[in-house]
Amino acid sequence: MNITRQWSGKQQRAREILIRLKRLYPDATCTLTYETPVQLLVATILSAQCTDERVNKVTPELFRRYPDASRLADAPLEELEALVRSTGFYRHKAKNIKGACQMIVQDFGGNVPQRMEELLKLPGVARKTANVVLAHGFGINMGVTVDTHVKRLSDRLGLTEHQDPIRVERDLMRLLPQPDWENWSIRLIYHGRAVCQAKKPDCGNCQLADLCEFNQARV
DNA sequence: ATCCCGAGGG
DNA sequence: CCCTCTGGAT
Repeated sequence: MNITRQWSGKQQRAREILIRLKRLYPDATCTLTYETPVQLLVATILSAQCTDERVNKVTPELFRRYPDASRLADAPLEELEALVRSTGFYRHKAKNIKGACQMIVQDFGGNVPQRMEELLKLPGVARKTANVVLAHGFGINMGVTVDTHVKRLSDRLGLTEHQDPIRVERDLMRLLPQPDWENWSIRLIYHGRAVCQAKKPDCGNCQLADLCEFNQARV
């Protein structure tokens, strides 16, 4: 059994999957609403364990009252908590938004840093959030965004053996050309929401079924 | 491994 | 009731 040949097979499968996903979701983009990189960062922090649709219900009022990093940094914590409450984890999220914006003002001149290493210093920001901000805010592909959908679908498709999001990301970075890293994530998220849902994957209507280990095992 | 946490679906 | 939603810190 040749390991290299197996890996190469995965690489080809990943590319074919992406071709189909691009055909299926040609206009897939980030579904968070924001005007600036700071607002994208805040919206992405809020999106943890929460639908984008719900995030988009609280951010208009949040950004109307506190439109930039400076205002968010000075906002009363209780106000922020009340505004983001319905997204869940609201104490953590409010504290992290305020803390991240304080650091942006004090250490980065009021602008969201464009380097992975610096983004990871912000409270409440790890690789998933940093990848989203870099890709959609600045057009920089430093990694593959691995959220709950990307992790679940990559696992079901048989493209990673790992559960740790960092290792899943490393596997995907090896399987895909860098310019497609965010194309992969955004379309797996669409497909995860529409077809390959956590509790009821609709394999009968899935355009990827013939390329999917999960479906093959089911049949 | 565990905790944080609300809202919606089944 | 249980599970899930573009996770991160302890």
